[in-house]
This record gives sequence, structure tokens and C-alpha cells, in this order.
Amino acid sequence: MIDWDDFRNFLAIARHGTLSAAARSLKVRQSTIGRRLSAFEARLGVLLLQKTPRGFVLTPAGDVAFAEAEKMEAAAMAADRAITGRDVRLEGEIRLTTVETLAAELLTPILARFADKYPGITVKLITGTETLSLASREADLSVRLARPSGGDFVIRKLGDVGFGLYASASYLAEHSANTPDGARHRVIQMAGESAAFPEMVALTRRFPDGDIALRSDSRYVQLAACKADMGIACLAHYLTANTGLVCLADCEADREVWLVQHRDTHHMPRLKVLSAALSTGLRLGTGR
Amino acid sequence: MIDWDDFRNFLAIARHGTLSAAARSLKVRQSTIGRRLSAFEARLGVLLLQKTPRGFVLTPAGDVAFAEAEKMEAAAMAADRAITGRDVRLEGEIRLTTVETLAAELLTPILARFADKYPGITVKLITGTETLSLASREADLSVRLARPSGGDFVIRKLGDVGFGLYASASYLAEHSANTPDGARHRVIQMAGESAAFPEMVALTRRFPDGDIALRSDSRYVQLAACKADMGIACLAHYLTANTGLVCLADCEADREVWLVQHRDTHHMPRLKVLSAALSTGLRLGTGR
DNA sequence: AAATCGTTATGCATTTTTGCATGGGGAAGA
DNA sequence: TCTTCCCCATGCAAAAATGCATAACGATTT
Repeated sequence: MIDWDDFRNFLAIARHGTLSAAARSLKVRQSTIGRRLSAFEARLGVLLLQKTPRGFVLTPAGDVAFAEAEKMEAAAMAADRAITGRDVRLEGEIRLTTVETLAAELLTPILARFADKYPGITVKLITGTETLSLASREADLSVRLARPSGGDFVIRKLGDVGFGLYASASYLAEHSANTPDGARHRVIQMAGESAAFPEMVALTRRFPDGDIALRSDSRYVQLAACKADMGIACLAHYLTANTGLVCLADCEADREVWLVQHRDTHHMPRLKVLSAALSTGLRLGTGR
Repeated sequence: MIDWDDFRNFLAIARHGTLSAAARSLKVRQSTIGRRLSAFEARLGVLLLQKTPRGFVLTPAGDVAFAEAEKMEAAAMAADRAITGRDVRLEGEIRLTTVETLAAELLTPILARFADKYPGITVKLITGTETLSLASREADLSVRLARPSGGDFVIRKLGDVGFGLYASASYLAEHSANTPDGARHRVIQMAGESAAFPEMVALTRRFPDGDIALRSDSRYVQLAACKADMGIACLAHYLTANTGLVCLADCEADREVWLVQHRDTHHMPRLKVLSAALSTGLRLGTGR
């Protein structure tokens, strides 16, 4: 019979479109992926992926193989979750993902106390913009700024985060006097897709004619820019405490904070205790 | 992530109970299987199979892994069928399985003509007692002596096979005179589970007190024994033509002959033409 | 048009996996 | 009790897979 792992390689290529991208996702070399695909197709006697200028694209035969390979993947991930979900030790690693500011400002102190209480458990705090998959066990717990929809998840609301429009005192001294309200202000924005976040949309609505002083996906860069008198930033209240920045207005676009994990790992003791610690440790309000 | 092929190894061990048996089924060495299982469990950090005096048995964690691995297998087999089922060439190999006597006496002449007509197609005629799996593509077509139940098969009735109770003239000369009917006759039987075949049950019912002269699962051995005056055998009528054996009675336990293939490969041209050749070439009646 | 970036193919060295052979440990049978 | 058979573990050699380096190709930009 055919090596099941060849289906995984095939799936990766079909998803990413190129051998190189698939190789990166599987943490092997491009040459490996390419040779395995060739061997796989040779054994089947069928071409599954056709090389085009834009990368690899599925043939009709590849289409049906793709659908079945996805079923294999679902079963493999379920098995992985089910097996590791049986781990009842209060030891080992927990991978927790969330956004950088929440991690640094609010989660770190909680995790410090948690580490004292459970020395056997190591928390790996992963921050980043891309959402890691709980289904494929890239992470165990996730603190997200939106209510997750769909999927086989167990969710728990941790609170709300309120945002405000902030500027430095010296920026305001220079601008508020000689400009009519809302015009000719300079704003600090997100870059790319993140500009569609509710609070950032509120910022744009409030200052539709404002110049963009700076774009950055990093809240810390935005905060620093704001402190450096570059303009008005939309920042979470918890982030601006003790910075001396002036809050011009509330954003009225609160974001809910949710703790998410997969149902298959829900009963794992070490996840339960961390979940509880986060739930009781995080005292979040809108900040108003 | 985990090598998907490790799930296949695990599945084989769980099914066969020993490393050696699993290794045989996968056509690798026992040492390979054993080392892969060890590595697999080490990576998962969980014991899936426990070694007992009677072989390997699933742990609770192994149970859930087993269920998911079976789903992976089903998807893998479906993919294999779907892919190879797209083969539209009137060339290549067809694996046809059936029982030995049918193959030798009735199928071979049909296949001889078929080979002339389609020189590009090679038929591999596999005979044996164990039923090969069409679902896992161990075979493409199967001629069976019973109507298959369940499964995703396309079936077609080819006819009926009638059986009779046969004996040699010299055996009868010696026995029918000095024994009352049905008593003290010597019968030739199947061995093991095959004794439960309808026609063999009929044989036993007819001669409940008969001595067992010989047991064999081979119809050809039974035929030879019958010719050698060893006793009464239950044989298909088509097998006894021109042998000089005397038919004492019909068995009244006809067996239906069915041609079976998997739905996914049903439209394959080369299977279609062989199916048609078998259907028109086999002129089967009960022989009465 | 040239340059740059990202891609795939291929030869070669290295690493990893597998096969093979052997030894030890039970269980069934003589 | 002593074979005999089948099982698993392990060292070592052979084979296979992988990584690495490089070359060729195409698209996009300067």
C-alpha cells in the first residue's frame, strides 16, 4: 500500500501552491517535497498536481485525492488531540497564544504567580498576529479579542477591553489650538488588514480627514509614536496607564476577551488550572 | 507534526496482535515495526500498546488512537480507489479473485479469449480461500459463491452452481450392495470452517453416520480422493464432467455466483470489458 | 534591458531508516 | 524434561531518504 505520509505532503503542496512553501510548512527541504510528490504520482500512475506559472494546481484526479487527504488530516489531528488530551499530569508544557500587549501587560504577572504555584508546568507564551490552530494542536489555549465562531471549542469570557483615543500633552498643545476639531489631526494607524479592527475603524470615523502619521501593526510602536508626539493613537486603556498620555475620548468599540481551547483537551488538569488562574487573575473591565 | 505512516504501523500491530504478524502484513521486518512503534509512542509520550504474554493489547489511550487511525485508513483507501478509478486506459493489470475450481475449469477459457481481444490488459487470477478486500484494493474484481452483503459494491449475478454427491463406480460396487442406504458410507469432507458451506452441510445431513474418509479444503484433492474410491464427495457438477464418477443425487443446495467490484472503480473501462466478458462467457446453470 | 527575487531540478555528501543475523525468552508439544 | 516454534530486542551492514549547494528558469521591478 501507499505511504500515508505521502498524502500529507501532497496536501501541503496543494494548499500552499508551491513546493517551497509546502516544504517550509513541513520543516523539510524543497527537494524532499518535490521528490516525494514525484514518487507518489509515479506509484499511483496519475498526475495529481500540474505545474503552472503560478505554482501547482490540482488536476481532476488531484481534486478527489485532496478531499480524502483532508479527511485523513482531520482524523490524524483528532487522534493527536485525543491522545495528548489523556495526559492527566500537572506537569509539562502549555502553549498559550494571544496578542503581544495582553501578554506583556496583563498575562505576565498572572503567569508569574502561576509558575510559583505549579513549578512542574511550563507555559510557552506565543504572541503574534496569525491565529494558531487549536484543532491541529499548534496551541493549547488561546486568549482572543473576539468571540470565536464555529469549531469544536470550549470558550469562556474573561472580560472586556476598552479603547481610547490618546495623544501626548505636547502634541495636543500644538494641534488642538490651531485646528478645528477633527480636521488636520495626525493619526497613528494599523497596517494592512488589521486596520479593519473595530476600534481602528472608530478612529478613522472620528478623524476621517486626518493625515496618517504612521502605520504599524505593533501596539508598542504605536504607543511609542504617540509618546513622541506623532499624533493620535487608538490604544487600550490598560496599555496607557501611567504613561502621561491624554485620553481624548473613549472609542465605544469594546472588544471582548475570550479564553478558547479545544473540546478534546478540555478536561486536561494542567489546562484546567491555568484556565482557572487566568479567569480569576484577569480583572478586566472596559476601563471607563 | 507526527508522521501519518506511524498510524498505519500502529493500526497493523493493534490488528494483528504481534509485531511479527504486523510486519508481514506490511511487508517489512519485525524490527522495523518495533522500532517505529517505540519512536511513535516516545513522540506522543504515551503508551499505546502494552506487551502481554499473548501479544500486544491496546491501552485506553491506544483505544482512541485506534478508532481515529481506522478513519484515516478509510480515507486513504477511498483516495486510492478514487485515484486509480480514474484510470481510463484499456491497459494495465486487473486482479481477479475467485475459488480455484471456478478459476481453472470455467474462467480460464474465457480469459484466454479475453487476452486475445485485449492484449494490453493483464489479468492476474488470484485463487485462495481467504476473501481479499475490494475496499482496500487488494483486488479489482471478485467472483464469489454467495451474494455479498453490505459494503459499497456493485454486484452482478453470473448464474448458479449445482452440486451433486459423487462416487466412483468401483466404490459403489463395493459399498452399495452390502450397506443399507446412508449408513456406513465413507464421506469426503471439507476441513475447518469450510464444512459449514451449504452443500457440505447437505452432505452431512444425507450421510449423518458416514465415516469421514478424508478432510481437505481443496476440491481437487476431494475429486482425486473420490476417483481413488475413497468415498462420497460433494462436488460441483461442472467439476465432475468427463470424470466417469457417478452422481448419486443432487445436493439441492445451489450456490449463486456473483461478480463483485467496488463502486469507486465501477466505471473503469478495463474492468467494464472484463466484467462483460465474464458475464457473457459464463453460461452457468445448476447442472440439472 | 538588467537586476533581483522566488521558484524548481539535480548531483553529491550525510544522515536516517531498514534489513539481516543473532541471541534470549516464553509457550506448546513430544 | 527436552525439543521446537514463534516471539521480541539489538548490533551491524546495506539501502534509502534527506539536506545542502548549485544551476536554470520565470516574473517583477528598477
